[in-house]
Amino acid sequence: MYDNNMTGESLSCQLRSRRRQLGLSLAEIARRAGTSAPTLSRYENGWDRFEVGTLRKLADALDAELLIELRPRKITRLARTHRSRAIRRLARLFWDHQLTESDFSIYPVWIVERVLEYGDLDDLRTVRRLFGSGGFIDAVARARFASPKTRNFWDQILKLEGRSCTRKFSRSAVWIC
Amino acid sequence: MYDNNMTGESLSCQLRSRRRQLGLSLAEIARRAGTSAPTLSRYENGWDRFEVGTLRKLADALDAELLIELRPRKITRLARTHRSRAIRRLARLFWDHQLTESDFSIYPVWIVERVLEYGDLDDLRTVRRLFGSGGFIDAVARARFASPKTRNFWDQILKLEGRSCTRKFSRSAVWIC
DNA sequence: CATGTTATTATCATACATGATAACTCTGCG
DNA sequence: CGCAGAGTTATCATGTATGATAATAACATG
Repeated sequence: MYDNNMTGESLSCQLRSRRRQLGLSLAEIARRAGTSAPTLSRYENGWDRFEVGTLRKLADALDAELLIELRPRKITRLARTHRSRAIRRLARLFWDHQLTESDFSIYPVWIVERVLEYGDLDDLRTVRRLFGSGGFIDAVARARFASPKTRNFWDQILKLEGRSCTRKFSRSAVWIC
Repeated sequence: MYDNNMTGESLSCQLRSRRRQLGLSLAEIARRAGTSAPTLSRYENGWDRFEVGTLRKLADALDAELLIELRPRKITRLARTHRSRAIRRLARLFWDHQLTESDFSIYPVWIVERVLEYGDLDDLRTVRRLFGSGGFIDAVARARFASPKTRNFWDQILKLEGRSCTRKFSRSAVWIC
């Protein structure tokens, strides 16, 4: 907290720190949260198996916002050479999105799906160079295809690489909830 | 996810988006997480009462990092005039910390505790002007004092304001876990 | 068309998070 | 010193998250 950076700190630490920032007692926060001081003491002293609902109540009692995020851990490595030029070239295939470089690292399957469906041969070469041969093949194997023809085509290519498409053609490859 | 900003999105949405980014089936992620596809489907379709342990398992299975953070919501309003000059003046009292303006908003009790103990009369006037009269008195009422004398002094002042110190003198006002 | 894959919904048994309560310790104050 | 406030640890009953399982629907393929 002295670093103004609480990310990664245990929940117990966060709960205690925030309560002390407010200068309030266990009993007061417990009252606000609809729990008990002994329970809150347990939470502040190392407990880590919370229900999210409990954390929500506690956050409210502590005048704080509960943020829960799944942050992608495995970032795909991109080739270094001509990276920004390659990405600029491919950007036209994503006319409906503001494409950033991190999209390539974080969403390789999505990128490859789009390029497979709308890109030309040079686009394919470009994205293959960006992801590397193995990374590219891996993403293709997992991609959903927008037409049976595309899928069949790539299935043949993948067979030459000793593996096949794991996904089918799909009419709606919807990514949002 | 098209905005590359998943903060604030429901957990269901985050789980589904991440799985689709990876191009994997419910069954595969469920296998990795040690759960079942019907359970995972339930989680992706609006369930929101998770245990943190469950989220941890799912994050691992999705090659993602689970971040849980309590972010202070109530930010104390600071007076606008002479703000940065006032903060610069008070910075010498925080010799052991790199003080930022947001510290004043987020940790008013801590700031006031430090000023009460080490500051002079002008410092007190400065911090009172920054927080406003009510905000200042509120923080004082909640502060832990480092000596009985300080506490007694301020208890008298607070009584003139119609309230009293809610905390005692304490030898160790430790803020970290 | 039959078959396989993927996803969804419902039901149920079990483990456990939660809060209430009791007992205890520590600190500060009059 | 006695008392009050704050915090800690243990115990227990209750509600519910979780995963297993069954059934069903939708979609794609040969």
